[in-house]
Amino acid sequence: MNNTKYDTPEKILEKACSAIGVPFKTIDKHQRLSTGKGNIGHMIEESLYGYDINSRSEADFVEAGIELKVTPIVKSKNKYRSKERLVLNIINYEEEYLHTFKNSHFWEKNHELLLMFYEYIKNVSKENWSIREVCLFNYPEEDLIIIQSDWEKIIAKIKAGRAHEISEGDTMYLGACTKGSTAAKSYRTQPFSTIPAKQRAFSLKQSYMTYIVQNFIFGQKQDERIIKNFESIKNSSFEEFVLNKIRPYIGKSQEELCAQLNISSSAKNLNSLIISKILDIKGDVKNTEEFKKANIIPKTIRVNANGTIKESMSFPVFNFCEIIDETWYESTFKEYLESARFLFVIFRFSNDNKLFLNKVMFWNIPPDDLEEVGKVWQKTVDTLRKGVEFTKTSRGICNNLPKSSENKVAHVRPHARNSLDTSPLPTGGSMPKQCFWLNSSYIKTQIDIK
DNA sequence: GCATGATCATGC
DNA sequence: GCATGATCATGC
Repeated sequence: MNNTKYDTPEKILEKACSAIGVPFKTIDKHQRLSTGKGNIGHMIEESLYGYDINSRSEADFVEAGIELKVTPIVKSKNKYRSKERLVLNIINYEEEYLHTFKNSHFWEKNHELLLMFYEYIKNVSKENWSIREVCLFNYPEEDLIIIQSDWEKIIAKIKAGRAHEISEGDTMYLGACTKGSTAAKSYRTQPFSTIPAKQRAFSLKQSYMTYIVQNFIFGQKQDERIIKNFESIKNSSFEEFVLNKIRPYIGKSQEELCAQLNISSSAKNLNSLIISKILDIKGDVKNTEEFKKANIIPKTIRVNANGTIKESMSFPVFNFCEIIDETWYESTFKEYLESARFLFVIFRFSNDNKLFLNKVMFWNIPPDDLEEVGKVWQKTVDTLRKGVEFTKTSRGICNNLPKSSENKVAHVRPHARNSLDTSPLPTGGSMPKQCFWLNSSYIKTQIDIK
């Protein structure tokens, strides 16, 4: 039994710090990890803090008002990132909308978090992992404004009877992630519609958690911010702020924009330079604090004068040998597409071949279309396992990976420096690096250009 | 004029 | 030097 009372943040934090660097097998009094009975969070609550994990549903440290969260970080490219989103409380659709943000269950439970970060190390057993960093986390004010606006977006969908349409892509930092299996039991009722909605939980997005890890914990330098004065988004949202800033420039030609914004460049990234200038950013929009925290990926789209899209949209290359060990449901690409939000910056050619800024919009992939991408993904993996077939043609070496003519949403195509920029195939040999692309015809259906 | 293999250019 | 966003080129 544990007789210490964890009724102040200091006591809780002190105890948490005592676990830093101690292998879990030393902490785990009831062999939960070695026997697979319970996760690391349970083990910490039980063995470090002495709670009976079966009899508790209140905030973890009720008296101190703190929620304990044990969450993994992982090293990649010499930096730490959060391995996953931080899942918070399950959303009670029937109840949550009755409250204001500050009276909500979300806020009641999660206004102050004790974060214990452990390092996930591949090919090392759990019992040998340990807590790396501990932090008592309060949301910075500029984040809290955005989180409140996220919470309100989720509530607005519940009030509109559209809880079944909630998606993680709706929001910036605070997401509503699915929780539980896909079985019928993980569906719940909603107050303003008879359609059952998937059970979801509030969560802090992985990109947001990664930012916390890199900046608060490992002290990485501050990135440029788009919102310089957070009062300016108090009554709207981040997205509105961005769209409102760009709106006055819509309809202008690339030349006019360059003149007006003092840009003299003929660079291939001219369009993204234009957006940076409009948003008053010195560097790249994608490297701003808000874009990183919300995992917003800017994409430039060029529309032909006749309304077709000039090019399909490329994504990072995939690794032939690693992708065949994934399942679609847990795949890198599904994770990428599902968690990313896109800022589409759309330019359109006039009849005399000049580019005009036409439209700007935030976009994330609808669930049905994501499932279509899943089919393309599966066929890609199947083909890679079986062995890719090549045919020499007059315009290069053709392969039998999924083509844009085979699926309305996505296809696979090379994405390399040139045809010699190859990667090994699981069945032997190699081929030019490839990635998934969203079909140009599909993009057209999503951007609603007249 | 689309489909698809190939490649360019920037930034880290 | 590579990853990645963006774009070119040509045969069907």
